[in-house]
Amino acid sequence: MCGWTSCHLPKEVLARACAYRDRQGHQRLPEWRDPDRYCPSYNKSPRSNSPDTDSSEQIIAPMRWGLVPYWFKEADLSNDTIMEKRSFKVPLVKGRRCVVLADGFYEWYPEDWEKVWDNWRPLIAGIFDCWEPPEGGDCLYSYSIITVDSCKVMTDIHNRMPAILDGEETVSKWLDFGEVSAQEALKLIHPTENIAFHPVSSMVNRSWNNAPECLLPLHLLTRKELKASASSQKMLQWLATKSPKKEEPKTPQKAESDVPQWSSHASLLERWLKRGQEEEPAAKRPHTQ
DNA sequence: CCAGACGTTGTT
DNA sequence: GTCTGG
DNA sequence: CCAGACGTTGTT
DNA sequence: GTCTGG
Repeated sequence: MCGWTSCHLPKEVLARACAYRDRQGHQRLPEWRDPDRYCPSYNKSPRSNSPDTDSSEQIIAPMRWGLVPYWFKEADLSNDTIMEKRSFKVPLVKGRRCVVLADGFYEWYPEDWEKVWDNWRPLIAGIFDCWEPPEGGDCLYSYSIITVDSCKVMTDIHNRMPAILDGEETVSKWLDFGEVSAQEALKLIHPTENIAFHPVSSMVNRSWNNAPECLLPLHLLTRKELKASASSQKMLQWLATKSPKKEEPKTPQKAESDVPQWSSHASLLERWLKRGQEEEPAAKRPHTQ
């Protein structure tokens, strides 16, 4: 599966970005469960905690990436081979559908590729489960990202892509396990051409590199005129010494809004970056409506 | 019936 | 090569 | 997904 | 827990 994402927005901004309409059509903010465990990052790998939402009264909760089925016996969760399918079906039937919040996702590819985008969605369909450790203690929530065949524009990069939920209504239906059956919900899952991507630096290969530059298009990163913040400076320095071998595409961020402009995206990123430099080093919201 | 696996990946 | 950590 | 380690040591 | 293979 796609092994890497970014989800960097501050808690409050993220919550606002997840505003939704309830069944009565009222605008609502999701409830944060366990917000202190949310850990924003530009560079999230499997087994990290990401926020997901679930249920028809939407909530946001941190969950472990990599599904641990509720029947799992071992106390040791260290390996990555905790599988799915059978594990996958049961939670699905139980209506344990969630949405994985992400700015986008990273994908590796072997050769040079020059591509441009489309727009992008941060909301990925997921399945979650709840596992109680045999020795007792808190229930562990974990999830798996649903993937689908790649859309056309991505096929040269990878044959699979995350199931991106395209639009507010799709998201609501996916989460509404009360009204929408598993079968119906699965119909919402399909490849979308509605994404944007660009090459990023190999800085993102190292999961401890966590800076906004992870998301940046390579051509912006290498521009000298960018005065970087303290944390960014290190990253750029690192880049200078270890020049990237591979390039990686990435669907960049943006947090809310329905239909981002296809052409404004690069400039949006650029503006956001500059603004971020003048103020706080990381975690600046990219854009508001 | 029990035993054993349980994965949409991974690689160009 | 293979496993673990992130 | 990639990066990095790879260790019951050794010494009566 | 639940499905598949034997």
